[in-house]
Amino acid sequence: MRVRIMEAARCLFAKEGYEAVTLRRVADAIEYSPAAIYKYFQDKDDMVRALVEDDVAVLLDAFQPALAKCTPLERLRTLGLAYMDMAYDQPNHYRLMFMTRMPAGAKSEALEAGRGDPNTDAYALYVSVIADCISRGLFRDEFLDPELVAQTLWAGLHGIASLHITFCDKPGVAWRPVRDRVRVMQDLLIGGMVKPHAEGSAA
Amino acid sequence: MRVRIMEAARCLFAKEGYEAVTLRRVADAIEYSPAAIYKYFQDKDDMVRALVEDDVAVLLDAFQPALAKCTPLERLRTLGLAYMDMAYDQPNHYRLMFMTRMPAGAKSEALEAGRGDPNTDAYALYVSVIADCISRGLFRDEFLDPELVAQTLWAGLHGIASLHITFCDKPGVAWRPVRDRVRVMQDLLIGGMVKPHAEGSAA
DNA sequence: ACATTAGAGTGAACGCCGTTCACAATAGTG
DNA sequence: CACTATTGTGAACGGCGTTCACTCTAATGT
Repeated sequence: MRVRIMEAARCLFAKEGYEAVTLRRVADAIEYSPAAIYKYFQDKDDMVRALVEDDVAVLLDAFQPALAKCTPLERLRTLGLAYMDMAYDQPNHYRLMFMTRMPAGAKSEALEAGRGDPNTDAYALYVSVIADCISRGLFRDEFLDPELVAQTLWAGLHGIASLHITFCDKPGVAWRPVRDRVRVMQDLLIGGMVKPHAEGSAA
Repeated sequence: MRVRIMEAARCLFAKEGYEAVTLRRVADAIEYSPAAIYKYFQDKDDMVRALVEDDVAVLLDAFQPALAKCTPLERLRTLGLAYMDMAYDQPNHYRLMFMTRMPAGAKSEALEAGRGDPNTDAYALYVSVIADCISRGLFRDEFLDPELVAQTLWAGLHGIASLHITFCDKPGVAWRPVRDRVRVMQDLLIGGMVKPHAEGSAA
């Protein structure tokens, strides 16, 4: 039942965006009364949090192919591309996951448990891939802090994604293709952090 | 009168965030009836747009000191710092200006007129400073497109700013100081784009 | 077989919200 | 002084999240 509700919400939401997800419309979609939802979710926030948790899991799945790459730098780069693909293909989900300030309280059991575990936490996974690069001596001496590196790379990618989502149809900005921007961003950031003689540093 | 309304809205808004800005509360603050606002603004969106336009003007003012710097690369770097200061000091305004998708219709006369003019359009200003760097031959051959460069630098800074605003209190991420992240970001992006022998390229 | 009970689901209501509209009050003009 | 345009209001509409007293149903205990 919880699943039925979330399916309806997710559909409504991917199709018409966050503002369209209203308890009453979700209730309509599953042909129940609005009050019924409160039997399965404490709150609207609670329902939305459940949606986000699912999307985070989907994102983690989308990361798996990237982890199969041979070299750590390839893994790092491909993770970035997978992240951007997700942002581009599912802008509403991306907006919900990464551009919406969640109400502080009521942390969920699932997110709380998996925090910091690369198997369930996308950020921790990213950090671990970077730490792998660093431990193999691929990065220059100024970039030996995996968190700082992760946060910088994430910020670069997130900047492209969120500007695209927010302003893609803003007139007055001659947007270059997203692919070009992603390539330039990763080339500059990763290329600037790896040692000159490391594999693929010039790519 | 328009001004009185906007003052009340801006105050309410900077203090308690976007969700707190409700027509009824604004009306309360100026001790008028909610309906009165409709004499001065077509719409709530219209009011919010007016707020954003003002904030954009403020941002442009904050850019002026940076333009007084001597070298173009200094101007570019200092513009970035001014941008980040604004995001850090006025997160609610930043959120409104750069993280909120505006309703497509009803473009305002002011924004429409000043579009592309570096004196009234912050993005155009940024592009013009970059074009100046390029025209002086400071950038490498791969980075001769001012728009692509501007969009990449903007994305890098915006990524840091928006991640900070959205997730600064998210547990599970050991955030490095914003200043460090900004410095690393600008060093990598700008440093990677300028020619090796150009002034300050290693900074 | 029947009474009891736990839970799912409902309908009506509350207090918000943005917005509209007919109307009062006020100011300005011939 | 009459007429008109503007300013502001109160009440209402529909939609929102949420609550609560209530029904109904299906399983349980004896």
